[in-house]
Amino acid sequence: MCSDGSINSFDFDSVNQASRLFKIMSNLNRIRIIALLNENDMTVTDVSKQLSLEQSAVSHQLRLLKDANIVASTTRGKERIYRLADSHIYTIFEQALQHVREVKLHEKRA
Amino acid sequence: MCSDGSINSFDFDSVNQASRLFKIMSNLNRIRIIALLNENDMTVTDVSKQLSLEQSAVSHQLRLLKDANIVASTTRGKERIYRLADSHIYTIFEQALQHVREVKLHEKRA
DNA sequence: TGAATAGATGAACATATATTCAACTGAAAT
DNA sequence: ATTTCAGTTGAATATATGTTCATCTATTCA
Repeated sequence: MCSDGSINSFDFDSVNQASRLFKIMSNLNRIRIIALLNENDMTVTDVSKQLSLEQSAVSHQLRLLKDANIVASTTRGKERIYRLADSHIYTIFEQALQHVREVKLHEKRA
Repeated sequence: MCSDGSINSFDFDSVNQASRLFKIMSNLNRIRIIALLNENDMTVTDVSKQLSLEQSAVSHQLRLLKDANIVASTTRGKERIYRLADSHIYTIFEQALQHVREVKLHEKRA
């Protein structure tokens, strides 16, 4: 499949990065945060209210998302406004959603 | 964004399913198994040799993948041959890979 | 300056996950 | 029938992850 004839043609680093990306998306609250920020930039408090999560929990998750370069923030006064830094990840989420729904349809038919 | 005016327009069940799907993909060895089975159907032993993993570890992971309807198996004699039951998941993996590589290119430029 | 507000952080805890080991099942070959 | 081979399973362990709580910093406003 690749020049050296081995079957697994992927460079380890890319696959590893991909798995980190999936890890980010594997948590429900993180997905919800991403989905929310995809609609509007907002503060930590806004997110925590919208999703009924503790402010601290949101802050912790936002840090993970920031470390993964998925969100970025701007400080304004004592607020910090978060936004999606990388909308690609949202696209991947949408594709997964689409997939899930297709599977669901399939199951209903069968 | 949706009929009831709330921002988060997703049905909970779909998002939940999506997160489960990402959870599956978030493990390096599972991705490697999926990538391998995408190339060829093969036995547990084959997989464990190809990836230098313990047979038992592979078996455990295959069970998770089977429970998630991502692989299926056929018994032949004392062997069990595994195959991808759902190639969509591989597509999602490829998209993530592509994404990761684009990001990498971006970083090199910056 | 001091109180109030927004957010970040670290420790502690609970839970989830992955791997290993040993024991098991079931089929094939002797 | 017993040995061997392929795979599964459950328990144990180690590690990762997510949430909460208390505390801390920084900014605004009185």
